Amino acid sequence: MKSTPKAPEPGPDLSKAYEAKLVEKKWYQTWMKNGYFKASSKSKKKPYTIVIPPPNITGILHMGHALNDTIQDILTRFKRMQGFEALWLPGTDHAGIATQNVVERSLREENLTRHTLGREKFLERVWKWREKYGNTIIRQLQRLGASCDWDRTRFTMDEGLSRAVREVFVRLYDKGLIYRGNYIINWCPRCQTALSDEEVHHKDITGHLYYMKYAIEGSDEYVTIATTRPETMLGDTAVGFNPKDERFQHLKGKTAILPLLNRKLRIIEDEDIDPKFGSGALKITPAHDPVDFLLGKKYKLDSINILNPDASLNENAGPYKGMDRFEARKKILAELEDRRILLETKEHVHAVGHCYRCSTVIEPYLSLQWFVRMKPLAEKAIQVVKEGKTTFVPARWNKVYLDWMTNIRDWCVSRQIWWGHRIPVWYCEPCRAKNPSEGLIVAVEEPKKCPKCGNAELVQDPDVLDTWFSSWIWPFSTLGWPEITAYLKYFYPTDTLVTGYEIIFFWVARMIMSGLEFMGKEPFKTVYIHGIVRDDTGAKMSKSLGNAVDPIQIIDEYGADALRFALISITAEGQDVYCSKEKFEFGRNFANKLWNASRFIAMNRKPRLLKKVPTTAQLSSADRWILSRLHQTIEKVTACLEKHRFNEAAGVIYDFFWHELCDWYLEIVKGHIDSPGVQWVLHEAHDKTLKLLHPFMPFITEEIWQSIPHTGETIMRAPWPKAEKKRIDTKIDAQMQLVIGEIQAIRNVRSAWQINPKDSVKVVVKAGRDKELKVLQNYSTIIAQMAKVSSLQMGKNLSRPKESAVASIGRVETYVVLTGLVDVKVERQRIEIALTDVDKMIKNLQGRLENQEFLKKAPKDIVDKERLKAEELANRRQRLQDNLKALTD
RNA sequence: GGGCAAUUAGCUCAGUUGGUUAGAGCGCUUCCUUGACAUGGAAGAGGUCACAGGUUCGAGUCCUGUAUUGCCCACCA
Repeated sequence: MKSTPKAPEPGPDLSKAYEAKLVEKKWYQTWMKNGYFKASSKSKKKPYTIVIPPPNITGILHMGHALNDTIQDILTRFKRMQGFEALWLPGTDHAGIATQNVVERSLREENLTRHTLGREKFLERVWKWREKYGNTIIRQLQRLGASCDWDRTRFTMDEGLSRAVREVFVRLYDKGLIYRGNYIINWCPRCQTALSDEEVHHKDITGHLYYMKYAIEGSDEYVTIATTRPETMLGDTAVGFNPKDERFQHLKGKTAILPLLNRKLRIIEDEDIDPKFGSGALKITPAHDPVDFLLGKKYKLDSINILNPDASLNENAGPYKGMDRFEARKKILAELEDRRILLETKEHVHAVGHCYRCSTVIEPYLSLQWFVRMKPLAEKAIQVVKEGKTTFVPARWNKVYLDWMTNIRDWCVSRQIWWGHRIPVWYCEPCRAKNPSEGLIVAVEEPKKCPKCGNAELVQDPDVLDTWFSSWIWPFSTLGWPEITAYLKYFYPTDTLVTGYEIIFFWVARMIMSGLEFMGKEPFKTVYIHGIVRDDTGAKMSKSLGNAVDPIQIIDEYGADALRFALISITAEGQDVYCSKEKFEFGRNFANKLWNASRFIAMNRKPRLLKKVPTTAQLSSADRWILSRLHQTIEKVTACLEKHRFNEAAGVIYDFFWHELCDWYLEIVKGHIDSPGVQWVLHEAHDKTLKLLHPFMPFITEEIWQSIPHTGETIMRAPWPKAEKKRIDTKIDAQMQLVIGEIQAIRNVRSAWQINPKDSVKVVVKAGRDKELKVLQNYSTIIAQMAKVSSLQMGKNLSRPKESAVASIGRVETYVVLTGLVDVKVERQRIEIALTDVDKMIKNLQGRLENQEFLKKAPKDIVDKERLKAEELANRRQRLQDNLKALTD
């Protein structure tokens, strides 16, 4: 802190330090107030649409959301600036099981359960909960800077979407694509509902394989079977073996006796039974195992359900009735052991299904459920991806999608919970009593009476639909479907879907199917799949693990822009992100740099000089160089964004702004910053960089942009910069590269000899060729200024001054005069190191140039380049040796 | 059992059509508080690109295999 500033702070618009909180609040309110986020279907522009992956109403913003939504915001803001009518449609998901669990947990604190409350009262509580907490994540998204059209916010249980859900159910039912039936499904005993296959998370568990003997009726023989879940034996109705298995031929047609319960079991033969597994013989439990279920159907076996919905054993379990499944397992094993029926116990690793919501071990469970027939829906969905109408980025996910789609199985959509879309099916009991296949009414609106018999006492199916049954129609239900609104017509199909790979099957694949089925068109063109955000040890971030870096905390401390920029920068295409708090310092530092450079530019701005575009002649080489770099940057950033290479785009801007504009251009022009050329160029580069950066860092760029001369109300709607080919000058780029190299060479010597940065040095430059000499002469002022040189002599044939150190780059030799400082030993060492380097390179290069094959087969420009290099290196080597010799003399 | 990713500097990671002396950020060393910025500036050290083969004039990049790690899918009880 300076105690007595000589002059009042210029550039009054930008405060000394960037205050993220105030700025973010101010601009977000302004943007909202002015309706900048809104998209209209009446626009003449081309539409660009993204629908948000609706976060659960139970959710709070975590880093995964922050990444997901930052990407969407970047795309939306980019396209908006490019002149599209950009719609980012927000909303939330009612999250059936998750929300019900949360509310039930809060009921428990009041010693209530949903059952004591009753369905209606319970649902009231859930709605109340959602009013209170359901919008938390929306507010958090706003703090992130999300430019969603909030007036269009939808909720999967709002009226329109609920109507769309029923419509979809009815249409699929009428087409024969929805059916009800008794099948083995995945049952969560804790949530007490069926789950789809996708909702079961398989974990490898080291369990046991128990070998036990079942007696054969009318003999003293027995058959050995192996199982991992011995308690299911209580539901056994058969024993099976492979017909080719020699070991069991004598059992053909016989009957086995189930231990403990003494039930008679048929012995069947089936090709699908693997003789190599366990003992080769299989116990068959049709009600509690998917394979056994199929065998049961095939051989018309009885199914005996031994479990209650909470996975305790029911009356069919005889003496074990009322016991928990795992307790029963222990008890049964003990008894089997006592009776010497248990022969052997082996360790066995197998995949055990767990509930994706509560991690409880799933039970395969026979029950009456509703299913969607998926094969017919999958056909077209396979086609559009094969034809490239919808593409995954990165492309490897195309294959994952197609594999799953090709092996798709029917989707169990009924859930035995209360929070969700009630299945639009009503039953007429009198009709059903007459004929069980009748008396079922499937309708969008609740029917008043049975159309068959006129009975008005209809009973609605108690189940609700899978949460994903409302999200799979999200891309069009949110746009007004089943009404064919102008809005729907204009914005559908959407353009980009941004999501993580964990919900490709749950959500993305199903949306493609439903979009094709109900809209006749794929719902999006590109599916951008990003990685999962993990903590720095690689574990998935979660609140329960306590390893989560809270994005809101980062926003509070470093600002939303810092969070966004850092997050995007460390996320390579489709790779998982390892995240720690320190990584966000990167974003904060960049925001700080941007802010301070902007202050510096503001302090030195002469607004009257900005009006006229200078002619090329009015621009210095440095001016033309930074313009050239600017336009290359514009070109690259635009291309990267089109290709979804967000981290690369961020990196390109970062490098340009920090390392070219600030480190070089600003330092070069500091002495003559009032010149018209510099003023214009500086403003141009600053303005365009802010625009390029806006999708990444919306707040700080708006704040700065508003303080500089500009036209238009907001940077949000300023036109995206266009790369002008005529400004790109690769000759100038090469010249500057040489100059920068020369400056760095001098600085290197200065640093090696510990010359005080305040002191000037004398330098003699020997450039052997006109080409380099001319360039260096043209830029001599810059070189002198940047390397702090008081006297700079340049020529073709200058000799080394006494007491000087040498630096070589290319064909240029630079002598820095070090009167009284030169230590011959040290300088010799420096040269020797340089010599070793050069020798290594020469050796490497010679190998190539002596290779006839290389000379024959490599492209000419490559060979020429290598020759030139070799020549240069040889030259340098010679000069280094000369210098070394001079030192020794 | 099938598939996919990853393996590059002390750490975290970039490196898309094979072709300069393989890059960045953090950390480290030395110097610098000069009126934009110490959340900064200058200079520097640090890598046989997991391993073994192969294709090629040329491989971090392509192919095959191996190892290690992680993830996804799969009804072997």
